[in-house]
Amino acid sequence: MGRADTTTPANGVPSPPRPGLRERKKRRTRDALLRAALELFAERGYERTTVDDIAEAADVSQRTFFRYFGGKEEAAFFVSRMAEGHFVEAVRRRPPGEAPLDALRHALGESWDSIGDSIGHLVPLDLHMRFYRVIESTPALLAAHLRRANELEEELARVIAGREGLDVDTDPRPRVVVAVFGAVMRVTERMWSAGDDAGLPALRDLTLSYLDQVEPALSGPWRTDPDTPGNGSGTP
Amino acid sequence: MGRADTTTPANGVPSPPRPGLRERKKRRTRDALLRAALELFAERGYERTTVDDIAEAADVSQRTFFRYFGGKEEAAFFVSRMAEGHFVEAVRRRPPGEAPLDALRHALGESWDSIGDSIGHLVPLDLHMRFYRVIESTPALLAAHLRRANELEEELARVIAGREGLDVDTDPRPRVVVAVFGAVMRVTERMWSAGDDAGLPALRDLTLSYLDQVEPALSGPWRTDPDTPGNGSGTP
DNA sequence: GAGATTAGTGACAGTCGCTGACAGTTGACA
DNA sequence: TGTCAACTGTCAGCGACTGTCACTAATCTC
Repeated sequence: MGRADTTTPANGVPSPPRPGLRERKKRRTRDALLRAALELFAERGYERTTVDDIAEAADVSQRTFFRYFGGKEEAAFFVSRMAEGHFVEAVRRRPPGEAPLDALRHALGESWDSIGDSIGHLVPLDLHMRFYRVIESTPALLAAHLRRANELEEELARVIAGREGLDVDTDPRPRVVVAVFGAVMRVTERMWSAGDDAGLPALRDLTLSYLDQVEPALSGPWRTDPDTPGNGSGTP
Repeated sequence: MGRADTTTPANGVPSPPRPGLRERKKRRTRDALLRAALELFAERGYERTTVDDIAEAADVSQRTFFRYFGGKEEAAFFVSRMAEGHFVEAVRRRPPGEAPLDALRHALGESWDSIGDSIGHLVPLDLHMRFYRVIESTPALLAAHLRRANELEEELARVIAGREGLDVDTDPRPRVVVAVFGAVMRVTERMWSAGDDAGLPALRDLTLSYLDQVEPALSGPWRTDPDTPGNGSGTP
């Protein structure tokens, strides 16, 4: 209760008190489960990895796995969940004057930069990216991913509606813009996962470049448009 | 193999030969299972309906259910699957000169008209619409629905790419347009399922009206735009 | 510091979706 | 009419997930 467990460094900002042994143990177990899960998913695939496998790799019982994660799916998307939280916060911080699509685009650019580090604190970044590619080729994971993306869009639509002073239940436009934004993101993920460069910067660049093409792509005609290269990525 | 089983009416178009007893029995079993499934889903909800319940309601064994449908999910989306097939065909039939988004929009308008009847041949239309609203409120169903929508978009992207003479693997634009189209459809479904009018015409009108708003909604600002009503539907 | 409290865990049993194997039944066709 | 293939039911089993209960260990109380 004294000063002993509230480490306050010189900068004045009080860092959260060092958690007790129990809390640290819990964290270690969760991280071990998370890492074991992602490793197995990336190696053998999602479907061919049983919860028993994960529990055994983390040296706990199956029952314990389910105490940390609601299911296989929750473990699979634990990292993404955190990354999405960062993004939503970035959107909330954008200046109110900005047009919706610009706000989303800029927030994405910002959070991309910090997300790599945040992920690295949980699991090796490389592992996460390897797993991320598995999503696209696993129907059960893709379905879950899309459902989660849908929920995220709903949250974003409410943020956008708030910025613009609109009611999300009567005006469809906030949802439409966010849905268009999300649609481009998903196309990007698909193209990225099919490409050669599985790195995070490649995904980042592809995303931002495709977002720039939304409006041109909607207003055809396409055939007579030679100065827009077909491939929006850096690879010619 | 003679003329006896090829009923050719006066109009000259040969209707398919009347199936044998075995085939008719199969169809009856399948329809009974389908109808029982949708009825139970609409009444008790998807999750609280077991495959055993469905099989029992259709008076067959659980094993038989799985011989007709790959799983609960496949039974749930059997009707939608057929409707989607109609739509894709309508897109393929659109004149080549049309801009992609227009082709999609017009094909949708066309297939909407015939879809009601097609569904009615399988299950009561009212039942289908009641079930369709369950999707939005059932995470497992929503996930499956979104994954299926994603697959449909992939197919449409290839059709569009073919019409425009583009390669879907290097040019992101076909996928982007189709994704935007799909995004609007999903927003519509969401607004429809939250609204009062659960009928098929309401869904149809809402869809077409929202599609008209895609481009205006993308190019803000919104606040200073009094002549575009917030609610795109017919209800003021 | 010893005992009471409580969180975390493992072991076990059970449900539900789904699959493989095997045997019995029934429509199709010679 | 008898053979054959298709269709079906029964049974056994796997994997995801949940409830229960007893046991251990971190934390709290005195």
